[in-house]
Amino acid sequence: MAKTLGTARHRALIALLIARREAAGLTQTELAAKLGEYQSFVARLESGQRRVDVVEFLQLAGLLGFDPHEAMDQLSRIQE
Amino acid sequence: MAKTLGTARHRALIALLIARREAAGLTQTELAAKLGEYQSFVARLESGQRRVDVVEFLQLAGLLGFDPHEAMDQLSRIQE
DNA sequence: AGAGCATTATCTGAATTTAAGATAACTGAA
DNA sequence: TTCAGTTATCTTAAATTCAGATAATGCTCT
Repeated sequence: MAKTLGTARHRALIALLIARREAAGLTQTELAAKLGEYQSFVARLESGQRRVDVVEFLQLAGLLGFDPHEAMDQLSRIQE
Repeated sequence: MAKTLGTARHRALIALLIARREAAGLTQTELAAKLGEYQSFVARLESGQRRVDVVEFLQLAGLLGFDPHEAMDQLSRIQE
């Protein structure tokens, strides 16, 4: 297991998060503020340098206003 | 963000993973083998000592035969 | 073109997490 | 109680992640 960074699903996850942040009209700095984190945190997340855990994903869905189970559905269709 | 370990959602996630592994009739050792990991890896996961990332969650869903988007739906209902 | 501003990416130690592998503890059946 | 199967914990090395700063990139306006 261990290395999920850079897999097709991970890349798709990132793309989804970026798209959702942009759709919400937020900058990395603004999202970071909502999360109580630095902008570099969001940058590392979105540049694939850091894994996204399940609980964080749910928080992000809440903040960005997307449906986590629908998003998961999309991701699950991607070939691992 | 950062600390998602031990949150209500994290505990629920773990409970779900354990239930699904048991429903699949697998021991930690057997699941570990499928994952290419040690039994202690699964133990740490299930005892809440390690975060579960989104991509791993999808892999686990595949191996344990559960629907990740349905599982996510359950988790998302839990108060954060 | 370029000045200025907003936005995103990268860098550097330090702190935190994670892993391997072994061993200990627990559980239940005979 | 003993034994086998299963799960939990320990140790230390390795890998991630972080804070905070700075650099790079991209707009927009003139």
